[in-house]
Amino acid sequence: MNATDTRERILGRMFQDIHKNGFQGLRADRVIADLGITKGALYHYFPSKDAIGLAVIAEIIEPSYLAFFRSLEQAKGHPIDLLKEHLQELADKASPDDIYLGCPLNNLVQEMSPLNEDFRQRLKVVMDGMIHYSTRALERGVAQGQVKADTDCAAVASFMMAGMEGAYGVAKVQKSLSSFHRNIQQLLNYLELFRA
Amino acid sequence: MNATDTRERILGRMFQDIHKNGFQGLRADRVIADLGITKGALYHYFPSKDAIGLAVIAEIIEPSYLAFFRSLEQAKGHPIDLLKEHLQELADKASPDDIYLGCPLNNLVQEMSPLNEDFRQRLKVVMDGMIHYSTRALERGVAQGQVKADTDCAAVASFMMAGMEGAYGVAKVQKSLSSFHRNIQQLLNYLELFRA
DNA sequence: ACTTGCACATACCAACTAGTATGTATACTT
DNA sequence: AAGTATACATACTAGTTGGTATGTGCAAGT
Repeated sequence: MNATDTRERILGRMFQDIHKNGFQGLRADRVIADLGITKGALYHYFPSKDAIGLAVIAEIIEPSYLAFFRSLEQAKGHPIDLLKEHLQELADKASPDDIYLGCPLNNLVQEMSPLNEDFRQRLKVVMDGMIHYSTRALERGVAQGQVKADTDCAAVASFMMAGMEGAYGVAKVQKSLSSFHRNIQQLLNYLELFRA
Repeated sequence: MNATDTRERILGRMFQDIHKNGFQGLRADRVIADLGITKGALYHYFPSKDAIGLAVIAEIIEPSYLAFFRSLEQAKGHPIDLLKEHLQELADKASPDDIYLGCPLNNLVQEMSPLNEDFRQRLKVVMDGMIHYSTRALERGVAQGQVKADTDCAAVASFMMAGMEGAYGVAKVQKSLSSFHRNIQQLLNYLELFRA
């Protein structure tokens, strides 16, 4: 067991605990007991609870969310198809637990934005990134005649993220995977409107 | 100062504190200090912290959210216009603080659904109610030829709520009122699609 | 061999937090 | 007038929580 492993093991469990309990509900003691380590190890790697939350965002949440949207920059294919396929994949791969616990990004946004400006700014980078790359993909689509010329690409990209987050939220309170699927389907229909 | 006043004063401040800090972040001590009362008063009216949260949902959140949607049952006018006007009003009346703190219902849904089944069920009643009344309004619109005949009214109503919650979420992390307005506008455009 | 620094473990604490036990002034009932 | 219920106030506690101070085994460098 080398040092990097321990740090990542801590981060991984912290992410899980935050995902279920929220950042304020995160109990460092619970996590380290779970991992079979002690406070010495934890505070060796992280100076404070806030630092743990920020590290979870920067090292786990941001990469996993932005990976697809960054890939749009080099992707061939119709941007609307690419975006729709991504949303469809999200819906197809979602487990009941994914729905019950909700979108990790959205959870942290709702909880932490008004409480901690550092958190909000890091979360905003993720959200802005997703919207930015989607916007650019749609704009390239416009240039190539794949997307309707009068499309407000930024507005559509932004609303796509809102629709996705909202779909998670509604499904979460209803505890219903099929609710999530239905709402994603509506979002897909919406996106289709902008195909040239 | 009669008893009812005190109880409602407590509930009102609890709502505000929950709105900003979340239920887990709610500190009863902070609220009673703020109100200039003591624990004796608080625990005279509420047996536990959970009971406070549930009372806030039942007595403040639920009525304020369902009032409009219940009114749809007797409302004259085009259902799509009625729904759009409500969303527009939400956008028009939203203060920067409303956006920064987010939608109280959505906040509690994200935070509490996985943690407390009582909370989830009470919140689900609110969400289901809003969707239910919207669905019925759209269905009446179909019957009266105001809404396209092939409209999946339940799916549209559900996605309208998702879009609204999502708009709050995106605007919250971006701390941007204009983001909220843009996303609500997109939601309005979406609703317009179903006009007969 | 000796130092240095990393990767933890152990023990501890101060501050907080929900909740309780008990007292009391006032209003209302009989 | 006396008893009773209501609407609080005061004082306290047990458990939790983030964080710290200190110690230690070990590996790498010199």
